Amino acid sequence: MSERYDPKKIEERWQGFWLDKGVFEVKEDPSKQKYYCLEMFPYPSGNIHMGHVRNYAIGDVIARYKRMRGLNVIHPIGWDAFGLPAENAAIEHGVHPARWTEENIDKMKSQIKRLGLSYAWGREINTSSPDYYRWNQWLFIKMFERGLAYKRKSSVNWCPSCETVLANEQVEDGRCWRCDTDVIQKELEQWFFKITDYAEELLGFCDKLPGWPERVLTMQKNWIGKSEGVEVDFPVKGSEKKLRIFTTRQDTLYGVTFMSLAPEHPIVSELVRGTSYEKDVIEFVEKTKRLGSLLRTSGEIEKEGVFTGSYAINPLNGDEVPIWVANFVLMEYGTGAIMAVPAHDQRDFEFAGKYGLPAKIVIISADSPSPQSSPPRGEEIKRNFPLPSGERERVRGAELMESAYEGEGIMVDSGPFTGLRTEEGKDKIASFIEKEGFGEKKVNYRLRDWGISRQRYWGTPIPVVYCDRCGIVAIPEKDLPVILPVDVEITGKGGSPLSEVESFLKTDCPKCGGAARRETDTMDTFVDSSWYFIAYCFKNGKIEFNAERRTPNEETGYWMPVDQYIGGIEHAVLHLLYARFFTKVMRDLGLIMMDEPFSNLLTQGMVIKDGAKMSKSKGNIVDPNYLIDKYGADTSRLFSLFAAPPEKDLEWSDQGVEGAYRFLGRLWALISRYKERLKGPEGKAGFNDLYGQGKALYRKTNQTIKKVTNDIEKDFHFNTALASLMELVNMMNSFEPESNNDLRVLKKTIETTLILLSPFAPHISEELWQTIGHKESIILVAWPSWDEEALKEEEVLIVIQVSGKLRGKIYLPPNSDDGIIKEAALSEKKVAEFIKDKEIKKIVVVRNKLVNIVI
RNA sequence: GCCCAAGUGGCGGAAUUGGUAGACGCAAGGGACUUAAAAUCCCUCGGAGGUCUCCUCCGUGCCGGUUCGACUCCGGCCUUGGGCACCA
Repeated sequence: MSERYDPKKIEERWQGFWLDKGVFEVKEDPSKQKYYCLEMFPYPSGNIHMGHVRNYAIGDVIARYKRMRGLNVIHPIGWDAFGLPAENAAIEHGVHPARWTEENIDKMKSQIKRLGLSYAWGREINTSSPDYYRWNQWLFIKMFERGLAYKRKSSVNWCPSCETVLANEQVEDGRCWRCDTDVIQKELEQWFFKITDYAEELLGFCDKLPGWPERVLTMQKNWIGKSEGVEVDFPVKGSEKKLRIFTTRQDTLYGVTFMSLAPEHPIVSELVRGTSYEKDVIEFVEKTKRLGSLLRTSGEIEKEGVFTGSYAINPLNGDEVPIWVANFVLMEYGTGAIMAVPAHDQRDFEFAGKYGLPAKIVIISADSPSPQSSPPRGEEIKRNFPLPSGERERVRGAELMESAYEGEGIMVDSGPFTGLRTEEGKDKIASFIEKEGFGEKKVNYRLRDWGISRQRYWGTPIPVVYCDRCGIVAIPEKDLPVILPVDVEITGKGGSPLSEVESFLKTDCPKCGGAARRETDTMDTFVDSSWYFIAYCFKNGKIEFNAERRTPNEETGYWMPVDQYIGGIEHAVLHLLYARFFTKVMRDLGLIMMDEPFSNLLTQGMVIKDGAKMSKSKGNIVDPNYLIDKYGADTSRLFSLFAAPPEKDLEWSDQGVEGAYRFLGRLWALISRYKERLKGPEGKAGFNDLYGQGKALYRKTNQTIKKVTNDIEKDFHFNTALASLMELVNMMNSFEPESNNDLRVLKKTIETTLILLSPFAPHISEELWQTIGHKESIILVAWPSWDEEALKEEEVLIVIQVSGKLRGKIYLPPNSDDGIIKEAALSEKKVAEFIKDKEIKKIVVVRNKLVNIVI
């Protein structure tokens, strides 16, 4: 052992040791409780960044800790290897995506291995390998057979310069992220997964995931966006046609003063055909379409519309109301048509104001002066809205309103429903509509089906062919995988690269044997990451699903679900929602048993430097490789864990890293100093044989065990766990053993420190563990438990307050009687001075804590 | 606009159920060792004031409330960060 701590001399050696012994490889063992610890797998960009270090350090502490608690821990890693960057590298540097990816994986793997993480490398997966993506294809076919994968026309982001589809994330301020060209909307045939079939279950289970952060669940709930209401048919005047609308405010049906249609609504052209309105309406529709859905849904453009010349009839009261086309109505949501209630919907209010359309008040606030028994009408309503009139006076009938009243209240001017509270009115009107056949109750979701088609090369080929005779035909299971051809020219232009590959494109129809062509789109890479955690469960990475068997595989049955999942908050919705969806689909296919993939979720904060997220473009990157070179893996891990609790953002600090390094150096020096003397005394020192500083150190050791254990168990607050270990090391540093018993306690404390530290800084812990004479690896040592008896202090500090202000401190034996405490407090010198000549009103005693003398 | 977090020293952050605010670390200042520096070790370290080893007052974004006692609970604001955003 060298005098000075030099991580270079030890870390590689221990990494090799763990690898050779295969200590992190696991197999299922029904006699042992399992623990599945998983960090979100990386995209092989070529270099790890501090976010990875933090993520993996957190996961590794948990995995190593649980292993020492005797659990059968599976802690796998792999590569999210398909994706656009590989294709961009091909475009820019002419390197094949497969080669680029492979080289990056090699590079990143060696970087990750330098961190000394406890991965079961034997289970490593690579989503770009045919062994993996064949199961993407297999799952796709199973979903296709069940109608969960389907094809339809859909509007996509299209860059006219790059001639390719862009994902929403790749559109920045309406422009292509690569060439700055304005992105347009284009109708394309796309494959979709029917995630909406699972909307209700995905939403419902949000309340059954206690191990998930509340804000992630809230984000998912908002994303799913359930809303309950009714669909109502409004007959079109002078025609057989009916206009179906969706509303959640059926209680305002008596306040409808016009209708608004989405420009894309098919009835628009029917209504205006051959009328004098046709030209204006078509022009407006075209103009709106050109805006693109991104801009239209941004809320930034002004509400505009045009009258169609037609009228609809309100089925409840027979009112005839004009039908307009409005740019803010979306075809994708509800029915693409809405009833407009300017008095109670702000958007309608603004629209009505602009075009001079009337409003009708049908809800008044329950706080307004009118009693429920005789609801107000006409002029009286206006009196109850004594708002100053302003620029909105063109909204006839609501001249005194500044804005729509969207709140709850009492229904007025609503025929037989007048006088009801809104909640009750909603129910009654919904039932009435169903009874009269005007429409039906309806639940709508904001969640859309998941479009998975990508006009790109580096992804899983969608396993279908198009046959002129048979139509869309899925590839039979036995012919999987559909291999992604290697010989492809990638230009970044002209849509799907695969459509240029003749040998891939041309095939025979599996059904009729005739000529057919293959689908040339590939799958969204989110498909790959939607079930990879299940793939890890298979021995030697040999994935095997069997839908005929209908009984889940033994391995997945043992390991799933993931007990602890750790990753960035940026995946709060997409990846985590898709993974939940896939789990449910796979359950329904009989492949696995559980409803949810991740029992507990930890969303770690970002790594920040100089007030901003570390990123290449900001130039505030800290390279983990440099850090490991300079300080070693243990210091890098330690700082990531010590600087902040995992869920919070971590502010980078070069000096903070120095601090972590110094701590390990002090521990090293301490053990180096005592190494020889610790070999002397054998046997254990019992708590009762101890006194003075030896006893104090023994107590502190036990307190530290408790603190570290609880901090890990409760909420993974490693920063405070490490702080308490630092305190213990500080105490040892000022400890001066005077007896063999003292030395025995010191040895015990050193051992405990190393065991407690080993999940955080495994290399130095192994090394020092060996230095003090242990033969077996520290990994195999059981996590210590604390001696409850030893925790107790001989004296407890009792704080004395006079009227809530701290005035003195006394030490008393624990659990002293209130009377004794009072007496001691009152006679304390300083306290006595404060209360002298004053009348004591009350004395509050909190046992073992404090006395408050109120004067 | 709506929803959700979070505001504590010069900085990162501590503070079980309301009970000593500032653990631990960093930075800073002083000292030791050294020819010198680095490294290491020791001391001080929220602010103001005083009769300065000790004591007083103020202090956890702001204003109020509950309580013997509030960083912690309640009400109302302000600021920052994140998510959603014409979803009918």
